[in-house]
Amino acid sequence: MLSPANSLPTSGSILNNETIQARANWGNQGKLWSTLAEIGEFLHIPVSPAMHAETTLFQHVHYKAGQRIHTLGQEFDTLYLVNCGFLKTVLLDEFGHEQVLHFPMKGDVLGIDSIHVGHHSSEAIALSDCDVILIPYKSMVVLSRQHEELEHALFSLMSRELAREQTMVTMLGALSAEARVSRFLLSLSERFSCLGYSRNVFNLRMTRNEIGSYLGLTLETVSRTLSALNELGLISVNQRRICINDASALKSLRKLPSNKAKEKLTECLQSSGIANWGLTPVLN
Amino acid sequence: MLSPANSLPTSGSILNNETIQARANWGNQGKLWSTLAEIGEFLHIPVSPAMHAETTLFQHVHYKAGQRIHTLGQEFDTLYLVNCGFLKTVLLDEFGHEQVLHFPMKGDVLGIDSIHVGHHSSEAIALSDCDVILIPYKSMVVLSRQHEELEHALFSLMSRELAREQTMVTMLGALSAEARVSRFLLSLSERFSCLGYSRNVFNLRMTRNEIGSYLGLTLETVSRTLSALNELGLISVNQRRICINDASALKSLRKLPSNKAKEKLTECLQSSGIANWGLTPVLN
DNA sequence: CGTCTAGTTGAATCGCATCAACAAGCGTGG
DNA sequence: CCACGCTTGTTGATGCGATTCAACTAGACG
Repeated sequence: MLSPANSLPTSGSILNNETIQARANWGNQGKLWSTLAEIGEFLHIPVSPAMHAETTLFQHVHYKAGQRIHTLGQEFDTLYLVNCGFLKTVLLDEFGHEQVLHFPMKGDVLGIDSIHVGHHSSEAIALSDCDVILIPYKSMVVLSRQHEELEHALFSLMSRELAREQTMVTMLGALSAEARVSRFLLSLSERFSCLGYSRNVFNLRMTRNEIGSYLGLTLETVSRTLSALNELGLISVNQRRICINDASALKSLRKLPSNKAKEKLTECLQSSGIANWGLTPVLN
Repeated sequence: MLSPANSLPTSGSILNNETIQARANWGNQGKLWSTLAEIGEFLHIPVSPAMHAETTLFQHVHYKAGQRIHTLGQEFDTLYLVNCGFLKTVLLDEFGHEQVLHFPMKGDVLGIDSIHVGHHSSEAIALSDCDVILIPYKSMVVLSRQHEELEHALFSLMSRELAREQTMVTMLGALSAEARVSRFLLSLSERFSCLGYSRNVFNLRMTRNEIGSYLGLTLETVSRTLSALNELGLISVNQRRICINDASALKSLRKLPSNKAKEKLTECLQSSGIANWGLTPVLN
């Protein structure tokens, strides 16, 4: 039943009333189909009685780490709602060089950026084993006209994505490497927290190279920056295991002190305990 | 009737059938109201007979250069469709420092990024005198449920904006100053061309500082880069007047040659005429 | 056990920011 | 009318921050 690789089932991803007995396959583990009401809950939108009454079913698909959910140039006809697992979306430039756009996880929707061109302009790749719900765009449009909350949720979702990209633009345009890495860790922390995981201790699911691509840095700079934050005591790093020790310091961090300033200040700070390196607000 | 400053008319921006005689005010100059069908044409969407029959009217508002269309924190309830003129949208960081997000012009829609939070997270400022059509979000939602093409056009519009931000992210994350400025000029050229202006000769409507903010560079770097492109003959710059001489060279430009490479190559190239500086594909 | 990938760290280089001086345009007001 | 302030743009000198290149370690895997 499950289509493990790129060969997605192009038809049959929606069931009508006649085939609703497929629900017999359900189980909390390895669930194969979801209702509209369940999708509404995943997206944190108020679910109306009308939506509960909706019998359309949406197929789940499993992907193993490394597999592609969609590829560059592939025809766009379905949105993908991440049920569990971790992924990356990448843009490929003219030489095939990957640029990471985002690290989607549970509750995120893939494919929105491809509606207007009819084919995928990016690729989505599973970083861990994933469970993804297929939502055919056409039926989404039909349902959104029937259920007002759903339509607003879609607009809201797209608006949120747009705002997220805007904050990325400002990060890349204006912040230092230290600030980018700090905000990246805080953003991950916040998202894990929303999903019920620990806010302070978590595992990175991506390589330094992928983080660097996402943040507009090289893998070496990411590695060095993590080491520096570690030495300052703001975080603890051990390979992919991260522990956030001082979130508010990470939030307000603009720039790490220059080596010159460090040397000047080292002796002064040796007695005063915790240094306030990196906490001085630096305009621009 | 016109509300020239920030004090937008909070009610009455839509007319119903009873006040339709306001259409008597029309004229190509200083037009005050537009129909849904006209808005559909502005957005380049197929206009159905049903949309032509729609009698709802949308108000135009004029802004003078320097005025704000919406400000940070202002309640979001209407989308703004640019009818004519040039603007910038900016994000303000915690210290009030401006970061330019976009330079909207005719056909662009403002406010999409604010749907999900209910208030504006950015500001829009007129760079020239502008004519803007107010589209109350609520009535847009209602109409989009009645007119299928309109709903798809909205999804498509938001999807396109998202894709545009993504290309900005990759520019800021991976490209050199020269490549950023080149692509910026090409993008302007393309947009002007779509609006019926010259593709090769145009006036910049923004300062070097605003360009720099948009591209994640300083104004000095922008100025220097324009001068360099000018010296190479790819463009001609005179203050804000730009002439694009070699669009394809601009497209393929990755990096300008380093000073070192320049010195090495200068003598070799003096006889061979046009240099191919900057045209060698440089990965990463 | 060797191979491959991921990660860390150092040294040298380069690209862009920063600081500064200066020119040009432009409206204001004596 | 020119003097004046103010904004915008250009160009040079210098320094910092991130990249680049390189060496090395640690796991993963067959």
